[in-house]
Amino acid sequence: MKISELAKRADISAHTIRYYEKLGLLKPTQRSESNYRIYTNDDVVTAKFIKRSKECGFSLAETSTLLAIKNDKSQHVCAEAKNMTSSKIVEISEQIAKLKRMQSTLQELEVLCCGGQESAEFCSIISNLEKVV
Amino acid sequence: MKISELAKRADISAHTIRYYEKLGLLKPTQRSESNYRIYTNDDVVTAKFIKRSKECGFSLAETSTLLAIKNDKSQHVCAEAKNMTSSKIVEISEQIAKLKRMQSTLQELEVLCCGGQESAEFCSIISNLEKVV
DNA sequence: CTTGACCTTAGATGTTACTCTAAGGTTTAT
DNA sequence: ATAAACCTTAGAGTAACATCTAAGGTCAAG
Repeated sequence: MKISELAKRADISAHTIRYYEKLGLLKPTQRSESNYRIYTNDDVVTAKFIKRSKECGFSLAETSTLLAIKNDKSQHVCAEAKNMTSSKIVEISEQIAKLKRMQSTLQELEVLCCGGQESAEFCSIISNLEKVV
Repeated sequence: MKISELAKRADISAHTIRYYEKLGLLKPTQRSESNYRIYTNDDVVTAKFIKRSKECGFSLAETSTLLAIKNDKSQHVCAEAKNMTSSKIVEISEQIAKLKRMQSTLQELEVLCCGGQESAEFCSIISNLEKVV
């Protein structure tokens, strides 16, 4: 199949597929006489693998590492995949914690402010951000 | 005070302060004879305002809008600040929801995998990412 | 009076993940 | 046969937020 067919099947744009190729994540099995990229069903699996990896929060660099495991399983061990997964869980937990801190600060600010058409002269959101800590 | 003093007091690098100036967020009140940036205590307040705004999750562009309110309060109303705050809370809630989805997917993958020195041939993390959906 | 710390500028670089453009060649359907 | 749809490439642009570099000027202390 050509690139647009792969794009449709994996739900990734053709542009992005070429970009992934440039990064070495997804090389077409062969080229047609007219130099078009020709993909196989295996490439569809790989493309979806990349997509799911991204949906789990892995960067493209990390996805590249996971692909290396996938593409040569006998040369890798479970610990590699599990360690990456565990680290990512920790990383995501930290991000969630940070966002929750932001959220609660914002909620404190939100309830203080009347939100009306009054001049911002005494707006508690602004004055709280101004406050010298 | 000069830039390094402001940097220390606001806990922002001198580089970043110059960058903020380029974006129009924080202009020094005046320049010394030798063209050094001279800051006042008000500039320290503004620098800290920017820092706190960022800690609440506002981008520099949004921070710029908040600064415009702060710097000319009589021309603005509470609703502006409150709307920005409410939108940001929604935005952050969505980010948290997304991260939680990632987290639970990762946790499902993590418990399935033995994590040992076994070959990745049957690694359930890899095979789950490979699975055609 | 000189050394080291501090200051200046424009502009390049880095990160992540695309997204788009220009200029052109190929294929397919009517 | 010709128009529409598809393909190719290198490289530029975007977003967000810095961070660094080079090449040089200024200032305070010993």
